[in-house]
Amino acid sequence: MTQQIPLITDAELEVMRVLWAKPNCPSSEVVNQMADLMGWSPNTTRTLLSRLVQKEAAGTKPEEGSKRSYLFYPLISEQEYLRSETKSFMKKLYGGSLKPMLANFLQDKKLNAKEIEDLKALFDETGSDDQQGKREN
Amino acid sequence: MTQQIPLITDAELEVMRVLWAKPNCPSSEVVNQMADLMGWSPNTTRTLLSRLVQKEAAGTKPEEGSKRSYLFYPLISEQEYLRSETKSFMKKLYGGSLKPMLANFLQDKKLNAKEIEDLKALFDETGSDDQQGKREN
DNA sequence: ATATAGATACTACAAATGTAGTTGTTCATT
DNA sequence: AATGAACAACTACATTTGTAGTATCTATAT
Repeated sequence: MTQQIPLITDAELEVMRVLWAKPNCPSSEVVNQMADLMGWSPNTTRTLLSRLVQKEAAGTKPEEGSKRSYLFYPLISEQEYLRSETKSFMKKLYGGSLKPMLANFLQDKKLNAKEIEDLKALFDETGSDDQQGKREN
Repeated sequence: MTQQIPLITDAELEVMRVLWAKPNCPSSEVVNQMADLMGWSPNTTRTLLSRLVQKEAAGTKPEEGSKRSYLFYPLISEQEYLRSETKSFMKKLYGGSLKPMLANFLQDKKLNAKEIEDLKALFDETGSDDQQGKREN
């Protein structure tokens, strides 16, 4: 049951980053962060917060013994979000396969020997499905 | 002077794919393709074609000795588009570096030994920038 | 010459998005 | 108790996007 990840817009994503960095964040603090980071007005940030709650990407709970303020927390993890976005991006542009994407990326950005080794190692670490054949979704 | 790649929406992209597959395509043919592939009405396809022309992602020229029909062709190549999109995607979600993206992708999708070798080879083929130490932004 | 099929050119319109403004509520102070 | 600062709730509005509809033009078949 790969839970449905709600679609998060660019502006909303900026807000989610704050919630990921600090789950259970008072809205006032999100407001400040966004003012600093993005130059947004308080209302802009609050609108985005409530849109995130509407689409169930974030949740709220009243702050300890206070009727006037809420804490916001992410309902989807950054991991989940990244996986979902990456998957749909790969599918949309590369039919879901890594190779053409990598080829394209590498054309653009040359890597040095160390970086290459580093990345190659990743493939092994992450474990192939080959002989061991364990996980399958 | 990395030429500005215009932003292409999802629907527009489907049209671009047709133009990439057949540059200098009469609109009637694009209309047919999109009807087949996407179930779009002729007007939908034509609207998207003219939006692509407006944003200079495609160009038109009158068909040989005809005042009533045009040929459409891409003004940006699929390669350019993919590079630009991939770059901005990588930047938006992974700060522009490949490793975290790969790590994420590999978590999701196990590869077998052959695929892994294949991909590793890519890194070498594409040619490293080895001694030159050209670290970018 | 005229009607028509097929093209092109404009117009439309709801939903999503970025970006707030306005109104109502509550806690903290005078 | 009255006031004002914070916060929440609701409203607003231009732009972009998906998805057409309507009006106009033109080459072709009568």
